Amino acid sequence: MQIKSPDCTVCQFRSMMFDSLSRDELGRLNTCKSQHLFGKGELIVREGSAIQAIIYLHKGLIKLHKTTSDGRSQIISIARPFDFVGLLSVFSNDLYRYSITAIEDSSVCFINKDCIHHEILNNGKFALDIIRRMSQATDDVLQAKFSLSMKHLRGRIAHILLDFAENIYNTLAFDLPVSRKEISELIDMRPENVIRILSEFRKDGIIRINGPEIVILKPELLRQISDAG
Amino acid sequence: MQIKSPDCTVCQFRSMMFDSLSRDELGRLNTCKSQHLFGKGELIVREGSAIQAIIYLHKGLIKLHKTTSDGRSQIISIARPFDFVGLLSVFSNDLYRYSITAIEDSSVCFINKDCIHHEILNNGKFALDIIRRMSQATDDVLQAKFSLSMKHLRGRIAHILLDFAENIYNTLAFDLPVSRKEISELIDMRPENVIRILSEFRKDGIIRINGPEIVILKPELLRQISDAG
DNA sequence: TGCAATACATGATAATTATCATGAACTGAT
DNA sequence: ATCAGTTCATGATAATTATCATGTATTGCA
Repeated sequence: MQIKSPDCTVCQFRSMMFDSLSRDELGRLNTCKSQHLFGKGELIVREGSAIQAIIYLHKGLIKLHKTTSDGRSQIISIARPFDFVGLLSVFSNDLYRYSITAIEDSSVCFINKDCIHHEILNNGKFALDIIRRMSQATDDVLQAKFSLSMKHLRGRIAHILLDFAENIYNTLAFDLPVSRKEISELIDMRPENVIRILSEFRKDGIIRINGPEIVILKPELLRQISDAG
Repeated sequence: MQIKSPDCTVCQFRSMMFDSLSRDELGRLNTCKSQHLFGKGELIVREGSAIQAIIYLHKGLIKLHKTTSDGRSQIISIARPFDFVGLLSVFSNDLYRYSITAIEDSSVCFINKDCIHHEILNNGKFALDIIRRMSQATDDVLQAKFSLSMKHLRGRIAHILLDFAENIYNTLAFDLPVSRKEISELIDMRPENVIRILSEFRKDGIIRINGPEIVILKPELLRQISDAG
C-alpha cells in the first residue's frame, strides 16, 4: 500500500544516506521516491525482477533472501531501519539478485534507480558515500557468513540469539521475529536442529522460551558457546 | 620488488578500470601508482594493516584470505588479471580486512587510495564505474560462497575443479595453483577430505592427476556432481 | 467453534564430515 | 646427496549433522 511520504529534506533518515546532498538535490530525489507499507510476510522485491529502485527501510524488519534451483531458501541478511540495504546488486545488475520480504510490518521507501545514478554522476561526495556504505554492508554480510561457517550448530544458534538481543532489540528479552525454519535458512542448518538446540539451551537454563518470546538468562554462557564455535 | 610500470595512458589494463577517465585524469593517476613483483607465496597485503592503496593484478594469480581468531585460515577468493580486487573494503574501513598473497609469481599495481578518492569526487562517471565493478565483485563472492554452502564435499570439489578449468585456465588440463590445504580453506572443508575426494574422482576416471597437473576427463559428470550438491 | 494447515518438539537412525594415526612422496636447504 | 619439514595419501573411528517418523501445539480461516 502506497502512503504519503515525508519530504526528503525533513526526513529523519536523511542523515543516514543523503547527508552529502544539497537542498536542491534532495528536492530532486523527492520527486522520484515513493513510500509503501508491507504487512508481515509480504514480498517487497522479487528476485529476478527488473531493478527499478533502491530501497531503504523506515520502519519494521525485512529479510533479503534467495531461492536456490532445488527450491531451498537461503536468508542473506536481516535489515532494520537505518541499515543500508537493497544496494547489494542494484548497480551491478539489471535484475535483483535477492528477494526482499517484510518479517515485521514495514514501511519502505523506494527511490528510483535512475535518480540515484543521476546524483552519483553529479555529486562525487555522494558517490563516495554510497561506495562507503555499500562496501561496509557487503563486508558485514561476508563477515557474518564466514564467521558462521566456522561454528558448530550450537555456536550458530548462540550467535544469532546474541545478535538479535544486541544488534536488533537491545534487550535480553524479545519476541523472535522469525520462525525456526527461517532461522535455519539464515544460519545454514535444518529446522529440526534449530528447535532441538533451542530446547537444549532452555533445558540448560541458558534461555527461557515463552511462546514467541525468548529471554536470555545467561548471556555470558551464550557468548562462550558462540565463541567456542 | 618495485619495477618500472607502464604509463597508465597506454596500459593494457586501462580499459578495465579507467575507461571513464580523461587523459588528464590518467596522467594524475600515473603519478601515484607503483608496480611491484611478488614471488609465489609472498604476502602482498597484510590483514589489519592500514589501507594505503587499491591494487590490481597485471600478471599472476593472487588469493584474498583471512585468519580467524583461533588461527585457522579462510580463502575469500582467488583473483586473476583483469579481475577487480582489493576494493572489498578499501572504502569502508581504514584497515585491510583481508590479506592478499601471491599464489603464482605476480605483478601488482598499487594506486594510492587518496588519488582514487580524488578522481571519484571529481568524475561521476568514474564513480559509477567503480560502484558497478565493486558491486559485481562482491556479488560474485557472495554468490560463490552461498552456492558452496549448499553442496556436499564432492559437489564442492567438482565445482572448484570446473571453476579452475573454465574460469581461470580455459582448458581441461591445468596445474593446480594451490595446495590441497588451500583448496580446503577456499571451500570450507578439511584437507584430508580434499585429498580423499580427489583420489575418488581419480579412481572413478573422472580426472587424472600427474603431480601438480589435473586433467578433467569427464567434465559433464563433474558438472553433474557439482549441480547435485 | 472446529478443521486444516503449519509450526514446534523429540526420538531413532542414517549420512556426512572431522579427527586421529600412520606412512609415502616430495621440497628446500645445508 | 641427505635430512627435515611439508604435502599427499589412506584407513579407522569419532563427532556432527541430516533425515525420517511421530506427535503436540498453535494459527488462520471457513
